[in-house]
Amino acid sequence: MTIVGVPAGWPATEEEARAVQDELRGRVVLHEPGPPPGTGRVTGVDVAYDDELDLVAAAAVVLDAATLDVVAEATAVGRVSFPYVPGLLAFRELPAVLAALDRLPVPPGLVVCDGYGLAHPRRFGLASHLGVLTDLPVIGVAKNPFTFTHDDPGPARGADAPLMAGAEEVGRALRTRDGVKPVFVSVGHRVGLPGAVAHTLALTPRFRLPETTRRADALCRRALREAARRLAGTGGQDATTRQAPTSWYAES
DNA sequence: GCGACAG
DNA sequence: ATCTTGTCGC
Repeated sequence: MTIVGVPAGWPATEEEARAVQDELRGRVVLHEPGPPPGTGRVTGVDVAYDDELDLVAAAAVVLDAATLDVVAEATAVGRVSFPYVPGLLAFRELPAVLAALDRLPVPPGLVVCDGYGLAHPRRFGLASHLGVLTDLPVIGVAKNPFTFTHDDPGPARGADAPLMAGAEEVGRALRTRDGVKPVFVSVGHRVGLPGAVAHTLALTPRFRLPETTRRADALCRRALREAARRLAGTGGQDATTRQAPTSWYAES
């Protein structure tokens, strides 16, 4: 088993991490229409943790956007690279996510993150950060409103309400199932807010959360279980480590 | 200053 | 995120 290392130059302190966000923020593309929903491929990414073993497992699951059938999937297991700090989630999740994306046998198309993009204290959440590093179209779909506020959307699937940071709209609270708690959609990179909402609805024909997120969540949990089991079985003695790649999708 | 806070 | 049994419903 390979355990992915932390990329060279990855921030080690909160101070450095915030500086990275301030520097990369300007590269986000906010207003492209993005790919039409229901066409091409859509990839979900998610991460699971075992703090005891200091393990993080990421999964990337590629779906056919029209049928939502699984086309390809990949996982990566690594060491935890950053503590959980609200506003700095990307530094904890991205190394493993990038390694999983790097292992996919096909281009991912649109990427759906479990978390926020523009809706972020410095307007540079996980989904935007992933987009800037890969230049892929990315959206964020979160399960909680974080620090943001919103009016209650109507009760029907498809109803939405602006997600507000003070007087600024940073996303939408979107009802994906009748009478069920909304999800929280925000722009990541190269897909505008209307497109992000449309993609989220296309990915939720049956459940509250996007199929992409559900598939990636199940897969990263399984990858974490298997990694933990293998480490226990070998006393952790045969684990190899390597440097994570540093130029993922630099050319696409 | 204190609490809250995506995952 | 994760800790955790049964239970109600399609």
